[in-house]
Amino acid sequence: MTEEHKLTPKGLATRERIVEAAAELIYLHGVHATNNDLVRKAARVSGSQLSHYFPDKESLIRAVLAWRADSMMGLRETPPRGDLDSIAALHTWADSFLNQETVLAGGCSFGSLASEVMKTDLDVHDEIAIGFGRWQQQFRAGLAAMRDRGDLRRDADIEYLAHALMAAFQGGTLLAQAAQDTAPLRDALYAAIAHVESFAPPR
Amino acid sequence: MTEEHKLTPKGLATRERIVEAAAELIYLHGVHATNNDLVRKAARVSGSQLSHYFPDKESLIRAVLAWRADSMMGLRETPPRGDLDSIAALHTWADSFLNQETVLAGGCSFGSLASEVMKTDLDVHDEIAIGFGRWQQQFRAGLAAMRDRGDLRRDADIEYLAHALMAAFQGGTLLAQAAQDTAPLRDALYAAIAHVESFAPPR
DNA sequence: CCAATATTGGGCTGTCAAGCCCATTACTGG
DNA sequence: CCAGTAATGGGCTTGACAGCCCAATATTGG
Repeated sequence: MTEEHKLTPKGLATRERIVEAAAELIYLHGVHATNNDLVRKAARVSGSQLSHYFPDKESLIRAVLAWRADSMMGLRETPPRGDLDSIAALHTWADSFLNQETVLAGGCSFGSLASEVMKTDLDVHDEIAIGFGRWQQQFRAGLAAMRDRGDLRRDADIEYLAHALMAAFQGGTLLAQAAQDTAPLRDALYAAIAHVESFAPPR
Repeated sequence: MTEEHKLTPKGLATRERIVEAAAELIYLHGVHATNNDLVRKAARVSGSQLSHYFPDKESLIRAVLAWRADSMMGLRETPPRGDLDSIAALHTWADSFLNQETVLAGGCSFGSLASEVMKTDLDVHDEIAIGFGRWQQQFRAGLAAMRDRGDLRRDADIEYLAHALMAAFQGGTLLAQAAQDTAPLRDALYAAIAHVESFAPPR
């Protein structure tokens, strides 16, 4: 995240345009099929601008990962996504993915990219760990709030449940993408949420 | 799967050697980083042999997908993996992944490859759908056996539970790979299995 | 206003990988 | 034994893409 150039607002806008265009292209067609030229045309910039803001492809991918991590947190939405601190909120969160065909096209905007670049020799591990870590934190915060409020038993393992929810989403989107059908994602998410619910205190 | 050449046993062995070497390289470094030369050296074949058995890279990837699908089913193991028709069997299946560092290196041998090639323009969708379909069938068969035996309630939704198990594994391996820690995979699998168990009839 | 610095343009080149070619050797079936 | 076919060897061409270069223009800060 250390910038070697001072960026004016105009430069920032150009940089943002590049990242957004690259993120969209990579999401739809993967890193490998997204070449310099496609990014240039989509972002309406010239060759040297890519070199200027991103000396190599790896730095661009890192920027896209960071950008996608923010999207996943809802930081880019207006208004910002609310907390996931109730079963109803989790269901709302889940359902928000089931009625958009975007998931079928490219899976999870962060996870599918992470999966693709993780096993290459690109130095992107930090960005991936940070992205998943911040995402997990959102679930942990919501689950902890539920536990503190009494919606979950005191001995409910927050991290365990957060892992289950995250994995259900990541795996569900992959299966949905493969089957071109949201049913696997729906089933996985509902199962994970039901499992969270099973830790509700007896009434 | 239609062969345009008649293959002698020797040819079949060479072909198998190529597929296995390519599968290993792709698993570790991804499709993009696995070039012709690396496959040639690993399989100890010459350039024309690749062209002979696999006219282009896409056909090789298709073969690797089919090969990985067989591995996932345990068809390549001796003895073949048993049925997943009890909670104990599911736990044994889950634990078999948690003590091997292979998962941390490359995720699911089939799913990570599927995720990588799915959004490219390669014509591999059939192989992916077939691979996941056969895998799902194994879970469905095991769950149906449990239901028929009375280990699960009669109204337990077999497909729903199969989706939950598969997604937990796929998502769990991805998170484990990212974190370089099997904990997310363990949590996801245990949660999914516990959810299956919650459909046991009251006793 | 003016220097320093940021931003932009577009061409160019080295690298690398996929797939092709022609020839040679091994094997099979009758 | 001997055609016909399969298997092998290695070089080569073509194309694509990442990164680089030399400029020119715009903007900022003092």
